[in-house]
Amino acid sequence: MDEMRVADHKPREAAEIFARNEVPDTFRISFLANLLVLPVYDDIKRVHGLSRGEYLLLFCLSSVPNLTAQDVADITGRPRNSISRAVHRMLEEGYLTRSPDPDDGRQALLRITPKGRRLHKEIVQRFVVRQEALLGVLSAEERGDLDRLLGKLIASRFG
Amino acid sequence: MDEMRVADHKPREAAEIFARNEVPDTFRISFLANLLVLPVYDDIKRVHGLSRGEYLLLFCLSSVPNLTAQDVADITGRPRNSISRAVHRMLEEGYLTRSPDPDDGRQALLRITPKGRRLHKEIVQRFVVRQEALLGVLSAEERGDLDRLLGKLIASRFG
DNA sequence: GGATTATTGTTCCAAATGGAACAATATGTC
DNA sequence: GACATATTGTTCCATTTGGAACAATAATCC
Repeated sequence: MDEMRVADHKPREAAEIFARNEVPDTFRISFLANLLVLPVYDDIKRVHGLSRGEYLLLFCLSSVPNLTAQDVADITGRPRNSISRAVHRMLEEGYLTRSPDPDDGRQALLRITPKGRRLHKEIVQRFVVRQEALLGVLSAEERGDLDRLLGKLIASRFG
Repeated sequence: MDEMRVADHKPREAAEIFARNEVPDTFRISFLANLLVLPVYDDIKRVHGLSRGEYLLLFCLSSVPNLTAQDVADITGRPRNSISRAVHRMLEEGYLTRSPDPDDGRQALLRITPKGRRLHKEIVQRFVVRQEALLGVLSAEERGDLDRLLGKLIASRFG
């Protein structure tokens, strides 16, 4: 049910699938998610040479300082070894730093660098534009509803 | 922004990321999508040996008869060669059939077999259970709102 | 406090993935 | 109708991916 992108052109009769399946909410949420992010990831790869996982790492660190690799794995759902690779790559590029956690010798704290933050600021704009292009069809009230619904759904996992 | 799963345990302080980012709607939708589908895909892989792409193909064909490989690529957003591989694998397993399109010699029409449909019915139940577990926290009215919002968002791409 | 179990981050390696080029067929142009 | 262009599905191949095993450290148990 994941990975439902869609070309920016419309699949013809195939659009029936939105109505005719057993889990229309799951399907549409998944489809919408792909609509929101996949084209942007393609751009990021093409323009900045960052893979999805690499940018996701930057994104996490730009929002929350001092995450461990495991935190990022939890947030992004990617396996730890993928995060490990991304961390090394981004360290080499100077987008983040790593320092041993004084309280736990197993883990290391990751932080975004000014260079990393500059790159993030440039990139995240693409997501903003994409988000508004897609969600812009909603009225202000509907936008509020969406926010409330998402808040409740997420909170139910983390309340 | 994609690929935000989350372990079924909660990332601690890292939950701040939901509020502190530039595209909270995109982030939460993407996160929610992963929450809905990723654990189920893991199960499907483990129990039935089907990859995400393979099951997605089955799912598409279970909802809409007579799709071409290109249709499935459009719906799922995966590259055509991935679909091609999945089609061959699923043909071998007897989950679908393929017949040349009489009107267009380039393409072939794919159809699910009874065996494929039986497998789908068994698998899709996992998505239903997962969806209700997550969306069940919404009231009936909120559930209606969600349905309406998703409908509007999707329709804006396919109206 | 020593032994057992759990957690973090890494390496290894087999498998999945996706871009690019391709042959075959369709469509459009003149 | 010939020629150029587009589309479908496939193969090739380099890259990415993620599971499993591992060493190092921490937490738990007695």
